[in-house]
Amino acid sequence: MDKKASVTIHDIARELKISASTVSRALNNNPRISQATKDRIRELALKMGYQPNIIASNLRNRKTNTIGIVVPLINRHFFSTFISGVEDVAFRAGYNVIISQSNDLLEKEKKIVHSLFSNQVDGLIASLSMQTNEFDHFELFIKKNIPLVFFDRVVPELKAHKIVVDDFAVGLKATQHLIDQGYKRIAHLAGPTVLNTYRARMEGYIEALRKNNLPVIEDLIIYNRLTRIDGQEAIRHLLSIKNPPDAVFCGNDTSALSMIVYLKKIGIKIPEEFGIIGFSNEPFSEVVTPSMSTLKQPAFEMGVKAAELLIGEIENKDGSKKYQTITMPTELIIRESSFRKQ
Amino acid sequence: MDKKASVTIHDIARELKISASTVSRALNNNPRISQATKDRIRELALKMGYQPNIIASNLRNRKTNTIGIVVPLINRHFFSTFISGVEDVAFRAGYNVIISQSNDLLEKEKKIVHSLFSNQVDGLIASLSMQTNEFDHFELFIKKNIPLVFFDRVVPELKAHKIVVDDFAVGLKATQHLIDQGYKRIAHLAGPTVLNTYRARMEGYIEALRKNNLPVIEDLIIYNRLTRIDGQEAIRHLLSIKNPPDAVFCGNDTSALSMIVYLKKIGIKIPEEFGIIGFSNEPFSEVVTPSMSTLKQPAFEMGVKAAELLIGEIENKDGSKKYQTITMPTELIIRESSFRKQ
DNA sequence: TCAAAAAATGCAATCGATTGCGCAAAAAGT
DNA sequence: ACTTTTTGCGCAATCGATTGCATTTTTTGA
Repeated sequence: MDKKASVTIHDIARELKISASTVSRALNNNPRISQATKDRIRELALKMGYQPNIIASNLRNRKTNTIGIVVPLINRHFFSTFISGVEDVAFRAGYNVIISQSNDLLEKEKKIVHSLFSNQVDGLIASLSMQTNEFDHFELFIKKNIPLVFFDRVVPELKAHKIVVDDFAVGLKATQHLIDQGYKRIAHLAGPTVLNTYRARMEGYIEALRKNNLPVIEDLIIYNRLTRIDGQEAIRHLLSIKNPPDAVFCGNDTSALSMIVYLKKIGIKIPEEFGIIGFSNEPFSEVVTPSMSTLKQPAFEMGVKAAELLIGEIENKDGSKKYQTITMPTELIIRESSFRKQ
Repeated sequence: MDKKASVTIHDIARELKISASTVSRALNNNPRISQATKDRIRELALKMGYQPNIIASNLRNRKTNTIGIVVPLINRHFFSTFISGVEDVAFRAGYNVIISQSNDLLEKEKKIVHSLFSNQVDGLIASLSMQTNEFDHFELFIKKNIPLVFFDRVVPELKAHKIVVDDFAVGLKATQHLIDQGYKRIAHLAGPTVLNTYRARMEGYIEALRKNNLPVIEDLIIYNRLTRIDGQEAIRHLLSIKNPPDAVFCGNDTSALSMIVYLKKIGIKIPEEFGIIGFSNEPFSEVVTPSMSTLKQPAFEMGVKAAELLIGEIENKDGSKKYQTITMPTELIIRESSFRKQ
């Protein structure tokens, strides 16, 4: 199909009866080439429709200007917004972004990470799959000193930058808000506490109770995977116990949503009789009736920060190895589902 | 930092006192190498932690096993789901996916497309920016015979595959549904009809009216950009005219949502007094109260199809040039906002 | 036993851009 | 006028994997 379709620096060199080195230097604006020669070369390059072969350049330079992203699932609002933030920064800095999703499967994550390594990405941004309990695939990057940034679900023990939110503070803030709204028995729907993020949220919840001299009641803390079904079962159960709660702080928006749906169905008034607050400000949280209070994670900004950190690391030649953990601010968004006081 | 960090086929060759060619052939399972030698080489490769340098391979093979995607905005549900579908297929087929977003800006789109070209992607999948009215940047690919697939917003005049939905049929189906539900004066909120997709939806709407011997009333067709504000202004206006409609078919879910919110606020009962149907099945459409009827575009499947088509084209050496336009089915999702009959 | 055929492996060029080193020409200095 | 310095450019190696065309080794056949 396309044999000699593309013109190379050699073609230009031949045409101008000069060497390819000179062409290369001219196009890279090397000061060792005179302006006159540069002009001639550039003009011809344009005329011949020269497009540099970046692959060749990458090979020689051992740099691809590409960063890899690994997320559990691309089409989840938090992740796609994060990716959008990364792309924004990467584009400005002249980097390409290769994305792949682990589908929350360890095996796929491993393959992806290896593939990105072989493709010589200059850096990697990753959020772990839910199954991930070994990290050898990431060691690959660390050993070769390739910058690595984790976000959201991070590995504490790995030498890499981390972008997180202060889940403890978030849990505290959410619970305090419910207390301020006059709720007396506040339950918590927690995710799997093997993940530090969920554990921290729970600890924040407990701390808030303590601070306000409220008792921490074991029965009011439920652990599950925060799916829609999980949320429904949890609220059902909570309403069935002897002293049921009058509010719940949910570990995510999805489970909070199903609680709202269920409470509406059985005729419990939100927020008057029961308060709900979710986590992460999914798009639907705003439009459900009643609208859902929640905590907004700055997904886009986290992507921006991750990309800045990674690219900074890539381009920072003096290997100053300080692995930062950047904690991003979260915003408490108070909507109808928990707001009953002025 | 990392000098001789990576082992190459030459390192393996030296160790085994054979040539690099043999190592290369062995690792590629070339039948010209004896099984015994292959085994020795593979074992050592594993032991030495050999990782092929794909960049070098790409250069030599003139193939990158990478496909590029250009979308207006990554964090829009339709697009991120589409991308997810592409990634799924691409991964299985051994391709990487480079994504970038045009932010609906022609200039950025041009830069991106050029960049992807220089990076020698093996194929490109694109949905146009809203500003795109010239196509030279895509000609680059066509001239070099690099496979190209458009989806959603497509360029009719370009030689490429296209993945679309039958917007005409969709408009017909949505409107017919409203008619079947007994609505008498049905309005339509249309997007910019320079985009063929919005025009076709409108034509389907008109066709449905005709088929049912209903008059087509100019005043009941509103044109705007379908934002939230636009939706609100449209419904306000529609209710103010002499013979107001009793239902609206909206060009997207966002505008339909704002109509629902507005109608609720002013106390008009949905679906009893007024019917609404949106378009594209955004996640929020299910949870808004009343839940919104809409049409589901198979975003993930479109991504799958696009990737299959593209990769098929990439790997199909006999240049059989038939540019397909694949029309994907849409599903009418009937929810509360338009359902008043059994 | 020896030539012919088959199998296994190596040599060297190639993909296209980059760069250390060196050489020649021009400019500056004495 | 002649040496020294500066400027401009080319040679050839390099990045790592691949492959057409030998060349060597082994196997087969008569």
